Amino acid sequence: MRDMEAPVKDARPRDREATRQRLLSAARALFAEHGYEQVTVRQIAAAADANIALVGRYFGSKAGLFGAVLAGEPTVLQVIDGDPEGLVHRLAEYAAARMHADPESPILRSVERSAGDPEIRALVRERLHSTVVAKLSEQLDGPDVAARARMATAVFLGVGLIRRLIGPIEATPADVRRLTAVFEACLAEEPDN
Amino acid sequence: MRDMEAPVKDARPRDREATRQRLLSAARALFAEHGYEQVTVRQIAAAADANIALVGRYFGSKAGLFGAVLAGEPTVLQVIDGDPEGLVHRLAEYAAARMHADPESPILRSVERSAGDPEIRALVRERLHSTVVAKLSEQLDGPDVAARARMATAVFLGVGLIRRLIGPIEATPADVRRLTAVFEACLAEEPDN
DNA sequence: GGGACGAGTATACGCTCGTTTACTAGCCGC
DNA sequence: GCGGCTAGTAAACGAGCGTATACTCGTCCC
Repeated sequence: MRDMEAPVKDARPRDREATRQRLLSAARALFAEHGYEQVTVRQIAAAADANIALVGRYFGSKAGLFGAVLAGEPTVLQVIDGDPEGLVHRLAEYAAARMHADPESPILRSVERSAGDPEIRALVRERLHSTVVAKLSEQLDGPDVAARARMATAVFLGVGLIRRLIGPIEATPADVRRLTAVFEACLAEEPDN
Repeated sequence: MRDMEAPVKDARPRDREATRQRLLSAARALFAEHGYEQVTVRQIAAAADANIALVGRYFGSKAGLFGAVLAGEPTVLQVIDGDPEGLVHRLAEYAAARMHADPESPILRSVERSAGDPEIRALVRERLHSTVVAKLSEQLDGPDVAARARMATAVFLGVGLIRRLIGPIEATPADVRRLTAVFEACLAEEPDN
């Protein structure tokens, strides 16, 4: 009973694609939670149990990795698609969920935190527009479609931001009703007041 | 006509308080525009035309300087005080102004950008609560006062964030009307839907 | 007028960052 | 079985950061 095949640290098969995916998903989680600038490539590599240099090799740079994360996201929020009838309610439910903890939407999360580098900002802006604002606009009729979609998006961002700042908030049924009214006001063709 | 009293670089009188104020106002402008982490003490010192070491001497540290900036702000947003009747409209006007460019409110601006350091986050959170959420709550009646104030604050944050991301937006009269409706929905005692 | 206090300065320290380079070692075709 | 391609590694680089130290020099009191 010697140490034949007793590798305490089990060797992982050398698999380029698998390693790439580990880095990608580690980066997705960390960027989503903390934002671009707050996450270091060393953290990402450690979380992915990979070597630092592989970030450079597989994605060119930290910014490249971030771009790959954004590009790999599902292109549409599930909540936006579907019948326009229940849209505002779905939006409200989703925003309420965001008050407590972020559902899986790294794009929105990234926006709240990633700001400094202009290159990164451009990436995020493009992505936010194409996946949220544009998709939301498609569901709307009437004038000022872009402005209305943008305002609803702003509410999403604000809710996420305040949660991140003051901590998780338990969304009550009254909160959901209020959010529904808020999104209705955001998306209304002509505000009534 | 020799170089008697011809100092090309005019000497500034040595004035501790004046220098402190220059640093403070330079820091206020830079933090507000770019957020805490994106601004270096070297930038602040350069903008204030002062030496780097003076930041440490007068404020202890970069975080101390940031705290001084927050503390030096007028404690209440003008828009919140006043008759509760026109509150939502004043909020809407203010938010609309934020869509185009930030009015003087470093607190809100800081929130959008300053996230990483827990110490800084605590500072911002405390300040945001005492100057915005709490003050707004005072103007409200009925249940869920804090939740309603928080939601209105979230809209502020979101509007500022999206402006910072996609650039200045010209707020139309329709935007103002929409924002008024949004704030009404945020602050309503019981949402009607 | 001379000395001391303090505003302002120059510079360096220690650290962390993203990135790069030179190397090691596993696998596959021959 | 072995040479070469390549996934993976270790270490270092240069830059930038916040901060600390040792200094210069203007100003004011005696």
